Amino acid sequence: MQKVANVDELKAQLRDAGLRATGARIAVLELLLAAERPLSHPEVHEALEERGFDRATLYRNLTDLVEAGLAVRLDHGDHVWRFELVGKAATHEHPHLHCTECGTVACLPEDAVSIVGVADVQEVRLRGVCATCADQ
Amino acid sequence: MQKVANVDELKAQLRDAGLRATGARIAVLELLLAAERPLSHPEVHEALEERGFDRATLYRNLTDLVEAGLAVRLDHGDHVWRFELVGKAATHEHPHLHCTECGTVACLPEDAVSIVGVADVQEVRLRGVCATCADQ
DNA sequence: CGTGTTTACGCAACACCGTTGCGGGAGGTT
DNA sequence: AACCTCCCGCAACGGTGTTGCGTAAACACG
Repeated sequence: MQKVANVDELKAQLRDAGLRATGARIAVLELLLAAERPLSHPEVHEALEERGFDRATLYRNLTDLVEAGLAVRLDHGDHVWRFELVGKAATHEHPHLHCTECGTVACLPEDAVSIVGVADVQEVRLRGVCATCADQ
Repeated sequence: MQKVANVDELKAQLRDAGLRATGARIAVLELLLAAERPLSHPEVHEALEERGFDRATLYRNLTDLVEAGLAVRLDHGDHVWRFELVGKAATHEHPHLHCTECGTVACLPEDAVSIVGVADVQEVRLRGVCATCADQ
């Protein structure tokens, strides 16, 4: 799925999701596709405002992508929403560990955490000491 | 430590932490002590503004308590800081669940989550659907 | 390919949270 | 009681998230 999709593929992807293939949406999709990490709305705005896209438009596009199921909305604990394409990193499928010593965010294997008694778990975030710091 | 401490005990607790025992600080301390879950700054404001305390004062009191080591500052992924007394619920000792439907933060039993492969886990935060919402 | 309808865009504005400067007032100390 | 320090209340600011409204673009259909 991921690869540098051309514009026609992006258009088709949008229409399949029930969205119109507008210039702004394609630009947002391209940007998220090329991004190596989840991007915040301000970051998307900064990257695309030179092309004339409005803050509100980009905001609505991001939420549209989330509602359409193409992207997910994350918060890494710094009070900024970040958006990431669903197929991209599948952030919600494995736990994240925020190391309180070195500050990095590490991905844990999916079976590192087991949960009972919660109907639908969408995200698991741990704060603690990562393996690298613990070895020292 | 926990129990319904009287005002003198609260004053002593504040002074031991290096803070002056002012009316606003005592009120905040009492509120957090009586709270069954971490409270946000707006929640604290709403609860105490009728007694004439200012938003900025309460904000500074909360951060003061954190800096003094009496409270901790949490973020459950909804872009709102929440404050909880350290001795109160021992936030790091049991997981918290932020419900994506009703928005509340629930405390889970300590054995609801089991983790392997992490040296020192200090906090567990889940995002998902709480039992109340799942039943409906 | 023209035409009409639906949708999204751009502009503007607002609400809210977090945060800080400032002067007067209260807490604590001698 | 006097003094100094710290805190409170007021006001304001910046940034993010969000929404209303008129117009322009996208899509469907003939």
